[in-house]
Amino acid sequence: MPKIVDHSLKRRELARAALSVIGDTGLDGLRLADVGKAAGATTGSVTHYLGDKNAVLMAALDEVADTIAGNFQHLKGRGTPEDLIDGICNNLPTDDAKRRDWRVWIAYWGGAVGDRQLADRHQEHYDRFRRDLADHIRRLPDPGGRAHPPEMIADLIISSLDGVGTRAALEPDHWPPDRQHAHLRALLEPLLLPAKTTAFAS
Amino acid sequence: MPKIVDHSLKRRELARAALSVIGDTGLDGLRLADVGKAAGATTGSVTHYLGDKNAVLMAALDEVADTIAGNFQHLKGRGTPEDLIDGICNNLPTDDAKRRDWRVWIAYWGGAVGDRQLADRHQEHYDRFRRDLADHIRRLPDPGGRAHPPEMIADLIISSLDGVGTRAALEPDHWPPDRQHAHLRALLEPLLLPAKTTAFAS
Amino acid sequence: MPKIVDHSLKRRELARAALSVIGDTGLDGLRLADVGKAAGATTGSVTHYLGDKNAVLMAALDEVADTIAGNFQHLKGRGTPEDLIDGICNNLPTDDAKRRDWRVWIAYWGGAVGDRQLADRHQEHYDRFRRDLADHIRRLPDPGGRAHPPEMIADLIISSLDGVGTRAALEPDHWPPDRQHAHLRALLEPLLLPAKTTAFAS
Amino acid sequence: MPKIVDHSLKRRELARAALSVIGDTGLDGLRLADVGKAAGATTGSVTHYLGDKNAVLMAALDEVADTIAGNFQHLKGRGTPEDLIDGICNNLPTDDAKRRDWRVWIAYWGGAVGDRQLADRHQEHYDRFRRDLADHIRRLPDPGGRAHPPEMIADLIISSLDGVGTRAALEPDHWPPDRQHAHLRALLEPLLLPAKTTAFAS
DNA sequence: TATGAATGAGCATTCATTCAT
DNA sequence: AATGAATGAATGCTCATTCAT
Repeated sequence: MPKIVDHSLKRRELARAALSVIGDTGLDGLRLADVGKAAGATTGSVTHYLGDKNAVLMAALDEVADTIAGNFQHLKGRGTPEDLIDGICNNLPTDDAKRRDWRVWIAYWGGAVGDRQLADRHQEHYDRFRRDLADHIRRLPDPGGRAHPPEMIADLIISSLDGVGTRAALEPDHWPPDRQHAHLRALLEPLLLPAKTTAFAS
Repeated sequence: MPKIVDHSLKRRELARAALSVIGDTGLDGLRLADVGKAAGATTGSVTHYLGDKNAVLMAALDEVADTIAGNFQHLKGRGTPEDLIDGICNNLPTDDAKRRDWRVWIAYWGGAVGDRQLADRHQEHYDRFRRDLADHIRRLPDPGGRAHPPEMIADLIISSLDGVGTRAALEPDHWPPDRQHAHLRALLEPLLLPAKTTAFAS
Repeated sequence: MPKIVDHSLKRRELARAALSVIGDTGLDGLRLADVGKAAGATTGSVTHYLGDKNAVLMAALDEVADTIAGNFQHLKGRGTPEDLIDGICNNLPTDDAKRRDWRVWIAYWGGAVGDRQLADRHQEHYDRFRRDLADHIRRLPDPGGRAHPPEMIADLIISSLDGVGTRAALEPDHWPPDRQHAHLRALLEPLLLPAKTTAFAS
Repeated sequence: MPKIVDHSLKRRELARAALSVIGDTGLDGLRLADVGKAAGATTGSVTHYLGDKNAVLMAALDEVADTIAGNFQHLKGRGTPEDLIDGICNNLPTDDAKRRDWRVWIAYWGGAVGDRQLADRHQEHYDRFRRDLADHIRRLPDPGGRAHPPEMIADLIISSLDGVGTRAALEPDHWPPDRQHAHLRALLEPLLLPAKTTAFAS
């Protein structure tokens, strides 16, 4: 009687192993054999469950994207703009796990430069992020009116987060958590809070 | 006597060819043979002038970094915050040449994930960008006082530019020049202009 | 389940194939592809089991050294100086197999000239040869006393064997087995036998 | 008016440069560019005067062989067997210059393994060494008669010298000059001196 | 189902050689 | 005569992929 294996479980396990390898070696440093090793399995196992190298790459990408999207989901239900800012800041690469996810994410940007399929998938994920964020923004209490429509605010948040997170992930020694938070807040507060917090004193 | 060749000229020529290849294929898609082809030379020529593959990569990186730094230099002498914002926006991937430089730059972020040497060089370039920008900010007229010190403003500008530029470079179809400009301005104006332009109406 | 292979067996098989190639082409004429061909395997197989080219070289060296050391081991238990001389002579390149081993050994001398690692390994092997020989000499019956200590005799035997064997291996047409034996005996007998056999008649 | 160059002088100069490179890097480590560098000339110079790589190799080989043959020539005119032994010992690798020549010579043995042309040239040189030595031996005073004919003695001397010299050249740290001399004498004296000096006490 | 042995295409790299000047 | 720029053949090495078991 053959061993019964939970395919989707094994797939996620292997995808996470791939993530870990990518975080260490970069996207093109990924070797199927190393993925196997990291998961305590063999090369054959990897291709058996995930397919060829490209499929492994995609599975790993989806895995990070799910993590990120999950973080955005958690925002829901929290009410004030301050809560939203806190929630966004919570995505910054402030610990090893998040730093690894960011490194992987950045590696995928690099991969998307030379790979059409990766670029397309990348865009799908960003569309999803924006949709989720815009939904959330629409539900915020709006005392005085914001200068930009929700979708644009969502994009601005994403850009701010990407800009700060990239730098922090690539220069971890120079970007301790509080510096990251301060920077991101400095970009987000003018977008989400009343005028008193903006850059110029009245 | 043999033909005498200007080495540094030839080096830059080949580095630019490498740039063009990286922009098309990504960092790990780079083949020395393609660099040669793009420069109308042979593989042997490439290694003769630039060294091994790693050296080619570094030469290309320095080449883009110089372009970017050059753009920041051009800001100098321009006086108002508005001018500065215009100057920063001028770095966005709004035409093919700039788009290519952005793609290359992003590819290097991905490479830095798995390559210590690349990460170090990356940081050096960013230090330089920040220094140049901070110098410029210090020379701006300062009507009402800014909420953050010049170095921090510089970093915020860099993050904003990176965040918007990354997205625009990877999704060129969705980010026409004016959308890019509008987004970047939305992030920069609260940092550099008086309160009336910030997100919330009074 | 995949075919299970005896790694160490396969390694020796490939090492022997390398030996054969080196004997034909010399040390630097060695191509991994030829090793594969000689063993009925592919280049990839060779590196899979033995490692990079250097490792292949080392594996082949150890293989010859083992053969030589094995020959010295066979001397053990044989009692008289005459037996020892016969045993030593038995190492000369008097047939194709031994000639090949000698050619390989000589090629390694040449390699050691420009390669520190090879030189070190070479010395280790010689230390072992001397130790084995000296042990044997100490166990010989000793009628009249020898003029030199066992270690020195061992070194002298090695030098004699190397000197005659080198010449014979490189000029096989001029050195038939009996000529080789006569020469080596002429060097060894004064070292190991009573005076009557020395070069000068009384 | 073209510069007038002494061709044969330049050739020897370049050949000696090749020797020096071979002594450092081994036979296959030889690069034409390095030969040029070592002679303060360019690659083009090397091929211009010596021809292709093989010709360079041959020129260098002849250069060492001439040095060795020259040493054997110096024996002439010296009268006693003791003088001959001293003369032979004088060829051992006891200083840097001789050590380098030995290393080169050994490298050529290795090269001869895979190169028919090299092997032939090698044999020619050895024939010459033997002829010179045998001539000399025939002129020695011969008190009690030697056990072997002059040609054979010559070969035995060559083998002894090669055997000791090889080891000493490859393990320079373990073979100081006096150890080399003692060993070579231990092999040569029974061949050339009256019985009292042989290995066994009467 | 799962393994890991074997393959071979792909690419960087090294240098001898050529030749225009 | 002498230079050194340019070439490209040769080859080591890496891995994704395949497949027999």
